[in-house]
Amino acid sequence: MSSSRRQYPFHLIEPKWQKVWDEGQAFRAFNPGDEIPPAHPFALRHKISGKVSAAQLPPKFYILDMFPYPSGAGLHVGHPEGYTATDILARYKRARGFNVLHPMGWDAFGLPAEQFAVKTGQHPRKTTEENIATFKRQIKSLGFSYDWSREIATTDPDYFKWTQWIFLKLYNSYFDKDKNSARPIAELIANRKSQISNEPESSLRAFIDSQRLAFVTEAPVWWCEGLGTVLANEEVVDGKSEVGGFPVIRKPMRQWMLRITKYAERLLEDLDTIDWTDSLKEMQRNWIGRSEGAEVDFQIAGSSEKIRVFTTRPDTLFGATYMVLAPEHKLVDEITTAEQRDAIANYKTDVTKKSDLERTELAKDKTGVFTGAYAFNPVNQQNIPIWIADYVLASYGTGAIMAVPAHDTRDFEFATKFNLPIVQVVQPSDAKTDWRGFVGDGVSVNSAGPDISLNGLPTAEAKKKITTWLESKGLGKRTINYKLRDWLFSRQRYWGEPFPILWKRDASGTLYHEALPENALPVLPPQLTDYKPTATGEPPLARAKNWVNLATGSQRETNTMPQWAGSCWYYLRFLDSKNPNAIVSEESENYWMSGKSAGVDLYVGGTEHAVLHLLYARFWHKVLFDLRYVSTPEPFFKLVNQGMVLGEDNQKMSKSRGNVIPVDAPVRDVGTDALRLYEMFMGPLEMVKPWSTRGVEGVYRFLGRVWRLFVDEKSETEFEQAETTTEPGKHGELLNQIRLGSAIADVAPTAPQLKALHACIKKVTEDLDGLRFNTAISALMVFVNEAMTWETKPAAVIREFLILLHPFAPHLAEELWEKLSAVSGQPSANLAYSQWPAFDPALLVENEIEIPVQINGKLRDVIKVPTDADNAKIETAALASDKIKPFVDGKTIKKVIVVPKKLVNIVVS
RNA sequence: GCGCGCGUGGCGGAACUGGCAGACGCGCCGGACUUAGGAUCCGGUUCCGAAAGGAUUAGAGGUUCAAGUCCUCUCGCGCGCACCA
Repeated sequence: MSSSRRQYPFHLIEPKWQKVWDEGQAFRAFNPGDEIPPAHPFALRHKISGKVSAAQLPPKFYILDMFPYPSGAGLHVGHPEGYTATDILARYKRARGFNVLHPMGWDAFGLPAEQFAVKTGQHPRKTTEENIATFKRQIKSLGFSYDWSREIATTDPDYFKWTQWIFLKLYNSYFDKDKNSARPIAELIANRKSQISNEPESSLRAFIDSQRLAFVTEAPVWWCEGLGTVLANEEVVDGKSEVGGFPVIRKPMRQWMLRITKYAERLLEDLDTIDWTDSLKEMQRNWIGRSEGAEVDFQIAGSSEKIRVFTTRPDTLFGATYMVLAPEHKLVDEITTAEQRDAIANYKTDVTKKSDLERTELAKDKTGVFTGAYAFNPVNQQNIPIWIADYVLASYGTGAIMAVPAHDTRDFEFATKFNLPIVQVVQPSDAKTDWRGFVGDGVSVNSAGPDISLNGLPTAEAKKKITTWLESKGLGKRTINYKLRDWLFSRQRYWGEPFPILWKRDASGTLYHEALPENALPVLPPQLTDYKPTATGEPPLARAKNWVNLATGSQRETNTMPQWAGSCWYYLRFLDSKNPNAIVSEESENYWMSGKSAGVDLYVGGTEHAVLHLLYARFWHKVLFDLRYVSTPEPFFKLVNQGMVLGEDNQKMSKSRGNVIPVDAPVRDVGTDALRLYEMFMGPLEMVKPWSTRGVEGVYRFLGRVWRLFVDEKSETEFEQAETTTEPGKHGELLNQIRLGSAIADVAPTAPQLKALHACIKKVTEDLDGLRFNTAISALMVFVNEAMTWETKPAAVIREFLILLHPFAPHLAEELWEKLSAVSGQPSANLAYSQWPAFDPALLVENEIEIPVQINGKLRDVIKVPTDADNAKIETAALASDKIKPFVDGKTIKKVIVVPKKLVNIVVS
């Protein structure tokens, strides 16, 4: 293709306009208090300049892409899909008069750069900087209207200073249950001191640390040998690391955690206040995993201990025929009888040897061992055996269950295998349904004890009654459980943010942690020559002895933060990215985050971040909201997931399949405007869709037709001669030699011409508001197809068309706009800040409309009637039609349905 | 297994609240201009049929004057969760 003749001189046009935008900082977004240069197109459009207040600025629109991790491979054609959508919208919103914030930056901490450093000894910063340069060059070649003055990288000390700052806020805050909000830890300390006088320092510290939103715990964590680090729950998929696919094992280690579980309810509830897709909200809901039920205590026979279980079906308590503890449950050893001791010990060893993968893969085949102990069912004092089994998880609920084999699939399987009794306590409403293994709602049966009976009650009522009874007897209580776990926040890596934490020993020699003051930020990582994790699991930072050991005798924390830390809050830094004194100024935060749609107005990115990034970011945002650093409870008002772009073979693009299409190829062959247009023309933004080189050529031809709509065919030869010219200075000169076509004239448009234009305005405007880019482009094509047939092209009409085109194909539109302005007498104001045209419904009104006529729902004719014809006239005209008559003659007309101005259906028998 | 979403020409996809199914583009067929064209322009293109006409939105049933759109079941595909009591 590159050898064939160009449709139009995009190779001259695109560099020319990118240079103009860059040099004029055309897309700089202005904050309240910024100095707006009088010559800036934004100043001209809004007739403001100099230092302006928030009130003087037009309404804001914050449109954000999920910023990329700059990998060494560069961009393929899948990357710019979301970026193109947001750019089109950013340009559209500018034309609609908004002050648009459209920034870009780099999520630059991450494993690949570190792994490269381990292999070669090259500092990850160098790799990262090179990759950023590649990504930036490619993204810039696509002509997106980003405000590059706000560019950030999470690896920049001026940036991660504030990531560390947020960590300090988490460390120095606790969750106040009564206020349902984070509060400064200082309040808690003062409160505690007033309640308990002369509490020993270590005891006070232990209490406070148990309340901090960032805390240290020695807990079983996912250790990944292959990566030499621990991972968060969210980063472990099917017992393997999400990155690299290495096996993962449970291992107790000292780790930093964030108390996200305190926010479970708010993270769930506030989903109702934001405009995200249902599927995305559902994913978050599932991840948070709220379930209502009850905790019930079972007395252990011959012991003072009780076993507490969580159940969502307290109504089935009478059907509990045995109990199961997780193998890790703390009471297991205590209750196991002498005869069972060996069997239990062997089973526990087997379980710890199993990886999580094996534990889930073998899910179908239940295993377990009897402890020899019994407990009393609190409703009827029946003696039931206590087992251990790995189908009960230590990490959920209380780590113990009451087993109701008749009405729980897993308990049923287990009871069947080990011959445990199965007692029906729920009767399905449909008599044909077998009660064995029936898990739905029904009516309680066989559920009468000495003090309580549930018999005859529907499931919901039975639940209420038994829970109230348990509470009144002190045997249990209503409880809500969440699947969400606290967030494991430390990693044993080099290339991440160091913690602003010191470790010290008190007089008794006990180790404790202490935060560095804010003025010690940023804490920079030390210089290293060896980036490998140490064999003991100690992080690579531990190698830097001089960095770790301070003169005061204290030692630095050597873990680093996970990659999510930097991406958790970057949307806030974009508001005020160069502010050295605050994470964001109050004034800027208020201006950009407030309004009808609070927070980011539109956030576009891949579905791979449906739970991790989006849940973590919402959590941090809520903490910052509680502490009054931000003014909205949610960060992202509207969120759209773009669908993946597949290779031409309909497979996911990957190096190994060899189906990756780098962006550079289409940019070279057909230009950026054609690439942008095709990215959007492929289909709906949210949909997964395959790339097609043929399809790119189709939209490229369309842009060629747009060019020829404005420029005489003859002129083509001139840009052909310019093929070899690469000198940027010459581009404008060569383009200036190309003249507008002679058919373009400053004449009054005809009615059909205005109609074509206004139909296009209407469709493109509505489709952009609804993010339906593909159909908006087809409307532009329809207009051009028609305009090509006009002998005279009124300048006023095609001028407005260029405004409609410019968000999609900005370079071509700017070039034609400039040429047109020279002859049409219209001022040559920057197209990027032109006024979006309004469509006039009056111009779309027809004298005659076409009405389809159906007989018994089948189309038989299409008649023309005057637009103002009433239903009676339309009916008469329909029945008078020559094509209709044969169908009605000799038949009885039972009914005639006339849909006003739409359709006639004649029902005959 | 559970939850969510989706099935429309040879292909990507249109069809807002039920109201002319197949917009727009690709591909294909024919024509014009041309030394030539894989450039451009014009015409055609859901299927069967010479035509009249008939069939058609994964399949089966239902509601309705009217169903791609609403309801029920079945099949297929995609995504998410996955022993969460």
